[in-house]
Amino acid sequence: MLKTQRQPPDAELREMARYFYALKDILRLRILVTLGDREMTVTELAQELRISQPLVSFHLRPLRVLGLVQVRRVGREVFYSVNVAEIQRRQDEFMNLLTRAKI
Amino acid sequence: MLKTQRQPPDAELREMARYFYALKDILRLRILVTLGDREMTVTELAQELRISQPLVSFHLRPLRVLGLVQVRRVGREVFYSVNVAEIQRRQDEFMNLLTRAKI
DNA sequence: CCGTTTAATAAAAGCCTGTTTATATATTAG
DNA sequence: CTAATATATAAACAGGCTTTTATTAAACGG
Repeated sequence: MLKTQRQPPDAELREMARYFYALKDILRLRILVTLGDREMTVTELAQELRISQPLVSFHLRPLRVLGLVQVRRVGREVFYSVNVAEIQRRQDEFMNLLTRAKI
Repeated sequence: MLKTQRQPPDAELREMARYFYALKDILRLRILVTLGDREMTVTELAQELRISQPLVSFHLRPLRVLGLVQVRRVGREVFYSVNVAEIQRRQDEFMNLLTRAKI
């Protein structure tokens, strides 16, 4: 019998699709790269990227929900920064899925 | 003066967004994982995943265009397999973008 | 309190995408 | 050459998403 790879459960693939979905947009990548420089508030991000504040909030949401960015509230300002560790973790998880040892 | 990160050119981010866009779908991830097991034809993939042949072809296209899967034609059958090296390369490229050394 | 600032959410509009169904293209068998 | 098989592409439909505009919520300053 041929060795066959265990198929990952649907939930795992769905979660991974959500991760890639959160990164599929060039605006989101710009946000991440900009935040890779330094922690910034929503308004600062909007100015730097020349887009409206609601649009920044709209794109920050999935990044925040998935834990790809970290949030720190100070007064009425909200500082965002990249969560490199969490991103690295998900990247590793993906590569493991593709190269998983055969059973 | 504060150290500031060089902003990657738009083309680079657009290409990276295309990469994530190609992976944002659970069906595409299922295709990749299934192909991670062994080389398969389009028809085999359709049967294994219980979806129509045109839908498989539709999802294979962006993966093929970006070089995430490899193609080998034999007669009228087309065998697809995962290009792990290319995927790894893009993953590394992304992490470099996020953690690029400050200037 | 009251006005101002910061960020998130809601509503509306226009656009794009995934899926199905149908068709075209290429290769093989007879 | 004709029929059959394998794959890719086209057309059409349905549903969802991004963006803008407007509003709400929360926190601060006077």
